[in-house]
Amino acid sequence: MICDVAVSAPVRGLFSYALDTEALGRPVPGTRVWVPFGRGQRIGVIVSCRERASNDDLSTLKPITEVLDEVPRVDPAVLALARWAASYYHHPLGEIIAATLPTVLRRRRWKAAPEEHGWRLTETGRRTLAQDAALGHRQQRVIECFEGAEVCEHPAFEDLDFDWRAALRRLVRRGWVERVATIEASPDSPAASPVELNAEQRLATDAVVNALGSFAAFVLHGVTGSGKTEVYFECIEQCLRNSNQVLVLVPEIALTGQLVARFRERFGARVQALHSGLSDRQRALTWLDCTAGRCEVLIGTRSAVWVGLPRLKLIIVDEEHDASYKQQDGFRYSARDVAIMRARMSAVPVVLGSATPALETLANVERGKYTRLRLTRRALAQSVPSIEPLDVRGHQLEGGLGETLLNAMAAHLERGEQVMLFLNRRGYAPLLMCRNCGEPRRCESCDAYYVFHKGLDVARCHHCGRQISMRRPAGCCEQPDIAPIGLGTERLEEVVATRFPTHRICRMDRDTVRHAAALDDMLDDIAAGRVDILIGTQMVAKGFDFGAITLVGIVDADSRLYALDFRAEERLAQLLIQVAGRAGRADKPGRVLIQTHQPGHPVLRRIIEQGYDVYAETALAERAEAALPPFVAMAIIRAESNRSDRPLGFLGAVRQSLASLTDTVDISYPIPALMERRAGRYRALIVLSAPQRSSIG
DNA sequence: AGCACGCCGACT
DNA sequence: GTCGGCGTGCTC
Repeated sequence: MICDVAVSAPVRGLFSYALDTEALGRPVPGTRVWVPFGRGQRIGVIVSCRERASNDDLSTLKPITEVLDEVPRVDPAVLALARWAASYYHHPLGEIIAATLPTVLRRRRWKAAPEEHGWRLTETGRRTLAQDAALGHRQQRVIECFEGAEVCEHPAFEDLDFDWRAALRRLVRRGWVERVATIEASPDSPAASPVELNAEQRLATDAVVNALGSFAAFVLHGVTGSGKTEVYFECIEQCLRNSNQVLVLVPEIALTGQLVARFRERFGARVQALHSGLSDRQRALTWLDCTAGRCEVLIGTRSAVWVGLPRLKLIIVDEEHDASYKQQDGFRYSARDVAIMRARMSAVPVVLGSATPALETLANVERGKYTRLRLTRRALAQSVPSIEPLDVRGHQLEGGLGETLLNAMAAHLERGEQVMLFLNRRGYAPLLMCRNCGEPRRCESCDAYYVFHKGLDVARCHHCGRQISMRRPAGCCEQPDIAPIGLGTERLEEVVATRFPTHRICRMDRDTVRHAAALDDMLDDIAAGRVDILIGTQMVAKGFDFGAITLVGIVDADSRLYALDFRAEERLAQLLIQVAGRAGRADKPGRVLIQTHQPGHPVLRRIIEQGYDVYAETALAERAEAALPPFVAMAIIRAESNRSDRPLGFLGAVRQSLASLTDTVDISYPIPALMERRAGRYRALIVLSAPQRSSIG
């Protein structure tokens, strides 16, 4: 036979190999194979097979070395989805397929799904211990874990602060402890009783449930606190009755913790989560549970859209407007859009949930492609928070905070309420300037300035990761006098601590939240009222339920009003509405204060005075007027080189040759990238736009 | 992406 | 005569 194989390499197209059916059988598409490729051998996935025709010249083909799976590992639906994505996003199929596999399956040999196992004391162990045998301190501690439990699994030892594996190994070798397989009991823990749905929630649920069994796209457009999750729950419940599977996509790890907890409460062990915080082993286990049909509800971040689910019945994309659904590096794709295509290909409904749907999504509602389901009532009868712009022109700012905001903070704190400050810039100061010569310190590899991190005592480039010690002389002057300029969250924390010395502050940004565990601790502290002032980057704006925060201060809204990216304004609108949604609870109305030098800016005013829906309508009209997406299709062609003149030169030639091929596609002149030099490489791009996606697709 | 090849300048 | 830096082209 001849097999077309997708190999993980950045080359387009498939590679054909000869297959010796006598020795290797007749594998089906989705089977992983070991094939010679270039110098060495690589893993590949069979995409299609055909019988060898008489005119095939086998001498030009290399043979498949080994068939690695007895059953195809790549789900047929996912394989079809990957093939669509390769063509739609112009990315090599082999790389896409490789990315859908958990890392352990990207290797030639992997230990078959490691069975869950635990440990228990042997008879000898028990007897010896009864005689009070002398044990090392560590082994003693490990043994203590068995008190009250016949079999201990992995997590039972996790609290031990030493290498418990070594101690356990020693105990096993002495014959006191033995390994036992634990068949995962997965008790269907008593499901929390469903909440009574209101009329709107009922209507939305019925619409989705009635659509089960065929493709349909719904936009669950519900204001914050309107109970979208309850609608998800009810729809999922209906699917699970027939032991089907449901895929739930969420924006990023930060969110999964809280949401998974709620799902577990309701659906018990049938729920599993998949995100980057898990170990490779744990990811592989969950992945295998899904493809084998053992997991019924999969909650995951964008990569979960590629997990095989043979009995998939429903897809939910929560916070569908969120930018983290878009993968920006390497294989650029939108997990939301892939999810919609997956739903279409699998003939299942997809629900896009958001309080602030993306403009593309709303355009699809208007075109009649998606059905909008509205939730307008806040389930817990919270009052709608007030949003006010604060004119800071000509005001003395204390570390970025104006007197009005400081006074409001003091008032809310006085009443024992929680306050949140939003500043989308981490680090201490975004600029380090020499006071002698006025020279800011620039990154040597990027068109960017070093950001000062006071706690780490380094200056760091946020674009390439390069960092320099603060003790190194600046090189600009004989005696450089380096001063931090501008405001980041780290400095804001310092300023707030000086102004409110007795209050407890929590800073939440990528520098303080390195692991999911750190975030969970912070969320616990906030929920339990152990934090008075929360300071954060956009991380805090993403759907957490913070509970008691009644005042939200947006330290600086201006940078986003003047960004060059045509989607910046939309993101500002979504951010403001999302942040406002965090403020207030049933008994205490929330307040959102936005510091700006442009209090009269029409976008800001529209969002504040008329809300997101009106904003979106106007913004869509403006997009249509300006011939921007979603009214045209756009593509970019990017080029990069370590020589400054080459990207622009190359793209100029590309433009020339493309222009002669088409008159329906508008092709821009080559423009330098927003940050032309990054990590030592020069970058440029041309933008193609056309009325129809098909003309540039 | 990795890897080999080939060209060129610099060195023992 | 040989080493290594990097630009180019190929992978069934």
